[in-house]
Amino acid sequence: MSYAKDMPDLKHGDDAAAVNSLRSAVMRLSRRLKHQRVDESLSPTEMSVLGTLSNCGSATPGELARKEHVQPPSMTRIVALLEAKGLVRLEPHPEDRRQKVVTHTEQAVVMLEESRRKRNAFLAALVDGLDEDEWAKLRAAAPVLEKLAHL
Amino acid sequence: MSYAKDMPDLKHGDDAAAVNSLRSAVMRLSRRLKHQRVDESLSPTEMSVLGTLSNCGSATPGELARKEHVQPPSMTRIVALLEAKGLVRLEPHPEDRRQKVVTHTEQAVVMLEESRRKRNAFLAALVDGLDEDEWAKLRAAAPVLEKLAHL
DNA sequence: TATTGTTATACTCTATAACTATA
DNA sequence: TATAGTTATAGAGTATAACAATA
Repeated sequence: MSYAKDMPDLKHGDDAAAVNSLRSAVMRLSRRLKHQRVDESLSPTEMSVLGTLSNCGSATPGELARKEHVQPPSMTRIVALLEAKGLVRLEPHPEDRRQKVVTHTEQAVVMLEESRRKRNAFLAALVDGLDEDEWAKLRAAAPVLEKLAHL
Repeated sequence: MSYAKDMPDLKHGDDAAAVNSLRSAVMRLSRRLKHQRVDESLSPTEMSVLGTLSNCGSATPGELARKEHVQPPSMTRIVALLEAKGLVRLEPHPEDRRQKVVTHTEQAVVMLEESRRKRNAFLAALVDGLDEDEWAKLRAAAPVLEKLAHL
């Protein structure tokens, strides 16, 4: 069955079933992952912010809010919590005194490294229930999902 | 860089980087999808429950809680909300008087059908930013992600 | 005694609106 | 006047603990 008639003129408009399947799976999987806290005291978004800082080096609260798709006041709270835990450091912006610069601490690096094993253990165990072909498909799709999340 | 040394003896143990990428992407994407409510009055889990019922036909609250990876009291609340909106019907279990049977109504079918276009519009627009090859990879991975969410 | 579902309650995360400080 | 960030407040969603009814 095709939903092509319902779709605007999109390249992949006739793949509505796949789109539905994708949405449902991502939502359910995320609910399970949410419970697999590396560190019980860190929320998924806090972890994600640390991951982002680990990649980017540093960022302003506003940049982080946009990257994580969260409102500025929420990011204020998240950054404050991370700072209280000694995982990020806040410094004045060199050019604009309204802004601040958030950087992750060495403690965050250690924590991220240390917790990677635990985090991977859960996901790897889940992924281990797949056969070689399924895992290959997932591995190929991972970067595309990342792109989609950023689009 | 390889994390193989950190992994237990799993089939796909040496793909920790892909696992990390997958986790991060799923979490971020889910946060965006959460905001794309089909019907403003329905939460993602409520939508997911209706989807499940649309597939399975009917289920007990306990079964739904397990399927949606939610605690029983949460499912009680969700089912009550759906019932108040006329989207599910609760009937006594034919064999076990402790249990109940939840079924989605005709109104839910209409709603699901009607809202598919809106839901797909957002996702399809997002997916439309991908090229043919990327979308093919995602399409191939969708069923695997579903399996993973259920594992 | 174990299980299904519910009630009562509290917590976490996020949002909106209003405010301050700087540009 | 516009922008970055914060404070105060409210709301949504979920969890845990204690309870009721049935097996």
